Amino acid sequence: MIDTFETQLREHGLSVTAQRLTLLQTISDYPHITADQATEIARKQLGSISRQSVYDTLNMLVEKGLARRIQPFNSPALFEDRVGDNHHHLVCRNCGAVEDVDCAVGYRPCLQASDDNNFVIDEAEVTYWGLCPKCQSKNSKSRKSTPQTRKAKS
Amino acid sequence: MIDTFETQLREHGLSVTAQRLTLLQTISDYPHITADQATEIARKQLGSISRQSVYDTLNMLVEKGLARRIQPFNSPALFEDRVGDNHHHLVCRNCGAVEDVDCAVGYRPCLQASDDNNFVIDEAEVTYWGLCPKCQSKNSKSRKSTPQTRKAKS
DNA sequence: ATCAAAATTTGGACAATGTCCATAATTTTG
DNA sequence: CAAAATTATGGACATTGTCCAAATTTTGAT
Repeated sequence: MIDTFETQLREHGLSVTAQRLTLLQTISDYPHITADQATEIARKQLGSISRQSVYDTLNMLVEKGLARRIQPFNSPALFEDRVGDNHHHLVCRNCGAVEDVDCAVGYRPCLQASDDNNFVIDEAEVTYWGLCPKCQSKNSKSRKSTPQTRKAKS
Repeated sequence: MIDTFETQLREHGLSVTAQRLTLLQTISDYPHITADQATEIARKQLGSISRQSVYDTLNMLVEKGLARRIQPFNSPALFEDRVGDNHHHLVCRNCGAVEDVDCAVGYRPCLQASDDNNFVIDEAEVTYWGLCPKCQSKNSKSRKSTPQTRKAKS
């Protein structure tokens, strides 16, 4: 697996470093991970890695199309491995849980805008908002968790 | 017009204050406005208003369904007046420009998730990503403006 | 109108997320 | 292996947003 990551980096003209390999592994192991969480996990592998390297690497992976970034409201950016299939996301308004949803169309942009305003559109990002099963049951209590609340628990 | 805003507030059991009326007017006048920009504009009307009041008010308006919040990557949250028609947005990857796009369906959620993972879905938010007409032409230069760059210009 | 209670606003501190920059370290190239 | 290029590091800093307690304003009932 690590070998595949190395190949991916080289194919994009990037130097191969332990930091990058580890982060590729990390977002592959933990879809929808934050930069902070990725830093924690990468540090267990590497001993240490700077916060800046994590941001640099994740941003670069997104730029190169090796990772995807989603940014739900009230949440730091989440990174995922799964790329190129234009899948979508289900986000819980209460607890922030994120699930993947396959795109019925499967290629980008999967939707036609009713009027493109002369934009050149390359992607239609769909976010379904609602309540996850867990938050449906404890509906009446602990609603509206703040970002802090959510973060504290993690 | 101000009168309508007053009515809207009262209907939702909210006190009527100059700050709230001004902010309702502001997001009506300037769709896709940031909290900071709204603060600037509101201050011209009111003389002064605290940053906290702006955030409180905008958050409250969103919560009550009197405003909508969108949050494109690399941009602070944007607020808009237009509510309840489940329209969508076109976002320029280069300069961050945002345009409204009507939803062909018109009511929420306008899309069916391919698998709802047992979520109760109430909205499908669609963001079309691409390049606006202006950024298509000056394609080769000034790509990838950072948030800073964008902010500086505004 | 007036007053007490409730709701709102204020300002200052603080938190979270992310970027800038110059230097050090590592990786690649020849 | 050494030079050149790329990457990583850490510390400062910017931006966006929230917490909190005190002051002010609005509301509802006389």
